[in-house]
Amino acid sequence: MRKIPNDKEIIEFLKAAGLRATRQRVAIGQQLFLSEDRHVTAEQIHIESLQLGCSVSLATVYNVLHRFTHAGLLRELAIDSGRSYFDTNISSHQHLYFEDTAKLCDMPGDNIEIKAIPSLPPDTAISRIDVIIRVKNKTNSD
Amino acid sequence: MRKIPNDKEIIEFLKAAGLRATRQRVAIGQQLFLSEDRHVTAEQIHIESLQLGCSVSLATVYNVLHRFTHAGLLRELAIDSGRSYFDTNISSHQHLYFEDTAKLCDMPGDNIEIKAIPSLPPDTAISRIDVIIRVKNKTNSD
DNA sequence: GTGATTGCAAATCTTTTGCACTAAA
DNA sequence: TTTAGTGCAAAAGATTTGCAATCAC
Repeated sequence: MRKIPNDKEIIEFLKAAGLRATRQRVAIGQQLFLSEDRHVTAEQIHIESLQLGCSVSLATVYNVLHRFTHAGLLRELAIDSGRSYFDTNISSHQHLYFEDTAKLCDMPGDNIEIKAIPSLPPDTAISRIDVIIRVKNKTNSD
Repeated sequence: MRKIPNDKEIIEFLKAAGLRATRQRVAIGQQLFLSEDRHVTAEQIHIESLQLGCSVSLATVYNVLHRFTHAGLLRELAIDSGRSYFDTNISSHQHLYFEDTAKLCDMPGDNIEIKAIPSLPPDTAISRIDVIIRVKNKTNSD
């Protein structure tokens, strides 16, 4: 397997999150955390890993993405039934989803205001609020 | 098959939407449109249909729900990757999703305000804005 | 060494598809 | 009668699972 730079950084990062720094996790961590925020699917990461020369099974990609999510390093988004997206930006923010291309991106700024929260049943609390602005081509009649 | 009341109403309703009033569509239409707003999955409607004495195949349930959606009678929601919900309330509104029970309901009132829409690429327009308030049990650490 | 992690293949679950059959208009 | 709609079974995709092999610590 090819030597990818910045191993050290990622290894420290994973350990700080309480995760064992396996070869596969380090490689996926580099794909996710060394550049700007990303919105990826498991399939994407799998293909990308193989292209980068890191052999990982798809099952392990799912495993790693879910562990990263539980460790608070990723957020899983339901945008499209039938496919999960994982977002490396875990701060509170909103999304822009291009229906024609299935591309997802962060929305610049904080343009949504919650005026009032409805009263919730006892012992329940808000886990999070998802806002997705769905965009499509004007000429596309779908 | 059992005779269900209000056939006429639903038949007119479907025809007004440009849909042929087949036995299966009438039965599913009754489940969806004769009571208060509902949030259902295909599986739910399938089981419910069989319980009501209307034999429908699951493939037809999907077919019908999608046709209803294209005809503007339903809205399809991505709440949970891996399962589609269909909402009979097609007006602009927000959702409350109980993560522990996978129950979805409309949010009373209009508590979200969009302060500013980001500038979009040319020839694209907002299709819709989904807001989902995710709620979970306080004692549940998931 | 020991327990966590991985790989693989099979299983599961939701949704879609192809095609012959049926029914609405 | 004509064409849309249905049923079934099989296919397709995404994700999960079980278990033996492997690796991090």
